[in-house]
Formats: sequence, structure tokens, C-alpha cells
Amino acid sequence: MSRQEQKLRTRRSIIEAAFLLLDEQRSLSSISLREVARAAGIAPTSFYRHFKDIDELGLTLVDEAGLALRQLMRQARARIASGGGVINTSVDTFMEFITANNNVFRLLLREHTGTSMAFRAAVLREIKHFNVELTDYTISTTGLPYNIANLQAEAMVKLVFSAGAEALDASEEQKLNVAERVKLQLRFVVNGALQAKAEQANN
Amino acid sequence: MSRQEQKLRTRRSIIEAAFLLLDEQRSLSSISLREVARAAGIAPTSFYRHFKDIDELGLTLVDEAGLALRQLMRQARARIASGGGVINTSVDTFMEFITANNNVFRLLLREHTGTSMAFRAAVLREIKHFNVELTDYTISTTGLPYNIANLQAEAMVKLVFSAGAEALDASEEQKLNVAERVKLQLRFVVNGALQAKAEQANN
DNA sequence: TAATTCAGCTTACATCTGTACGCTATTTTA
DNA sequence: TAAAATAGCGTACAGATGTAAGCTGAATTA
Repeated sequence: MSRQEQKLRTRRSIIEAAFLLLDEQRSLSSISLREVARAAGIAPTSFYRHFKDIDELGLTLVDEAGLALRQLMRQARARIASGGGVINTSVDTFMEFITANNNVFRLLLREHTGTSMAFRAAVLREIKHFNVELTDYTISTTGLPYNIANLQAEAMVKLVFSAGAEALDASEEQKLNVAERVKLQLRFVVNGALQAKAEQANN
Repeated sequence: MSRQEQKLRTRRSIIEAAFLLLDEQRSLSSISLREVARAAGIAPTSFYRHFKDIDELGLTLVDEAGLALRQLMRQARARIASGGGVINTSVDTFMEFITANNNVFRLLLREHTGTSMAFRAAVLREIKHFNVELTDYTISTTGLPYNIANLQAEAMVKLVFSAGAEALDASEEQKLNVAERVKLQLRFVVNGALQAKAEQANN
């Protein structure tokens, strides 16, 4: 095994150890360097061979979480293309993601309102991706004017993320309920936006 | 000054010192007992004369924040009664609250997704108050059936809280923009819910 | 007035933290 | 093959943390 390869491997095990530590009771700002090192099976000081800081690791984790989220979007789009209804498919895909990648979504949710400006900004960037994509999609499928499509997309993303937050602490049964409710709420938003378009056209 | 009075006074200064510490870079789980004691001007060990734990202080802070929020609701209701539009008045009142009680709202927002189950539950309780009150209000003013009114209320509260989160990091100018946007989004929801009612009636 | 209560203090300690320094063994380069 | 680079380690230290133990002086009670 080459030196470079081994280094990447250790880096991976640090990242994965950190994700495992980020359960429902720990946030990025509450895990210590030593703790991560211990979980990764390296000496505390070896940590510095891979990250300058524990904050640098934090940003890496946010990036990785964002990446996972973007893959989720792609997956949802593929499913939508093969029929099933946009709202239904999107929400179901999202809920599956949350269930399967518990700690990943929790990280984003927590750092979204967390104590580090840098982390908050990083999460916001990821959410913005969602907004932009959903706005574009809405315009191209419904012909809504930009301002309305954008408001609609933003509202929908917020509602879905809020529902995701609820789902994190919920039982499997409650999760189904949360999913159903948010679907109905998304329909409210969609219909309300359509109506706003009609009103805008009448002026 | 009586002994009891003095004790209450010290307790107050602990609580207020803690609120001051909870700026944009600190959360309940990241402030230390010693730090709070220092800020309150007492010896670390004296803290225990007032709270069993720092967690007990945390719950007290969440309760106080919830109280402030409920007072806000009452204020909004009073303003609505004297005319001005429900959505407009509510959002404006909310935004004023956030601006004036920065750290109080931030606490609720942060602990809503925080690392302590107890804190999360405490915040959820406060949010539920909002939902119940708004649902009742909606039913009594629009005659919407319970299930729709409840979905609508929940969606509105989520959107307003999300907007509040944005407003926390925003400049005065951006805050106005956030307020305008969320008002439009709330109208989407309201109109969408009305439409759902009409559809439900047609069956 | 004398006895009791108790808010707040000082001292002390074990535990954890981040990180500086220098060593070693192995891979990479020349 | 000899020299250089480097991932990982052990040791060490200063600082912070929660909290136990016991004291003091002032307020309260009897």
C-alpha cells in the first residue's frame, strides 16, 4: 500500500469516526479532537497530519453531507422522471434519505442554526442549491414567473426540512404521518402559488 | 434587604448573565458553569445554591424564552384586533421581537435542533402553543375544518420560524426583505388551504 | 440575646482539553 | 543504495472544567 493511499485511508477513518460521534447528543462544536482521534484509532497528535484544526474537519463533514444531499436530489429527479408525482416522490425520497443517513442530515440541520458562522454559511450554500434547482424545475414545468416560482420553492424547501427535523426524532409510524402532512402542506403552497400567478396575470 | 430577596436577585443575575453569553457563537451545551458564574459575579460553587445543574439552568432559560414568546403572541393578537391584517401584523410583530430579543429567539431556534433531548422537547412544547392557538384562531375566523386549519397553522408557524432564523443573521435591510417574502409565502398557504376546503366540500 | 440557617467564599483535586516537541519506521526520491 | 520525506507515536505541559469539603458572616428564628 502506497503512502498516499494509506494517508487517504486514515483520513477516511477520521471522517467516518466523526460522523459516528455526531449522534443525537453531539454537535460539531462539542466533539473534541482527542475524542475523534480515539474513535479513529490514532494518536491525538496524528490528527494534525490530516487537518489543521477540528474546524477544518467540521467543514469537510458539512461538505460531505452536502454532497450526499445533492446525490439525493439527483435520485429524486430520476424517480420523478419515471412517474409517481413530484411531491410524493420527492418527499418519500427525502424521508428515506433521513432514515438511512440519520447523522448526515442531523449534522446539516444542527449546524444550520449552530454556533459557527462558517458552518452555518456552508449549510446555507447547500440549501441554496436546493432552492435554485427547485425554482428552475418549477419554472420549466409550470411556467410560473420567476418571483413566484422562487418563493414557492423556498417555502417548499423550508417545509420539507422542518418535516425532516421532526422525522429525526420520530418513530417509523410517526414518520409516515409527518410525510403525509408535509405533502398536504406542499400542495397548499403549490396551489396558492398558482393562484398568485392567476392574480398577477389579471393586472 | 431580606435574605430571600437577595437570593432571587442573584438567581436573576445568573439567568441574565447566561442569556448574555448565548450570543451567535455559544449554545446552552457550550457554556460552562464556571463561565456563567464568572459573568454573574459569583464563585463557581455558589452556582449550586441556585441550580442543581447547568442543565437545570438551561431548562429555566428555555422556559423564560417560551414565556417571552407567549407574551409576543398576546401582543400580536391585540394589534390584530385593532386592524391591520393578520399576516402583516403577526409577521411584523414577530420580526420586532427577534430584533429586540435577539438572544432569546436564538436560544429557542438553536435548542430546537440541539443536542439535548430535554431542551428539544421544551422548545417543541412552546411551538405547540403557537400551533394550537393559530389553529383555533383560524377555525374561528375562517370556518376551516380542523384538519385543514391545523395543517395550515403548522405550515405557517414553520415558515415564520424559518424566516426568523434567516432574520437573525440578516442586516436591517435584509430583514425587511425576509419579512416581505414570508408574508407572500403565508398567503400561498392560506389560499391553498382555502382551496383544499372547497375541494373537500365538493365530495 | 443566643442559636440556627444558609448564600457565598476559598481551597483542592481529578479529569479533560489542545498542541508543542522530538523520535521512529517506512516509503519515496535521487 | 544512500538520502530525504513523512505518517504516526509518546511524552509533556498549561489551562479549563465540574464539584467536593469546609469556613464565614449576616439574616432569621426562638
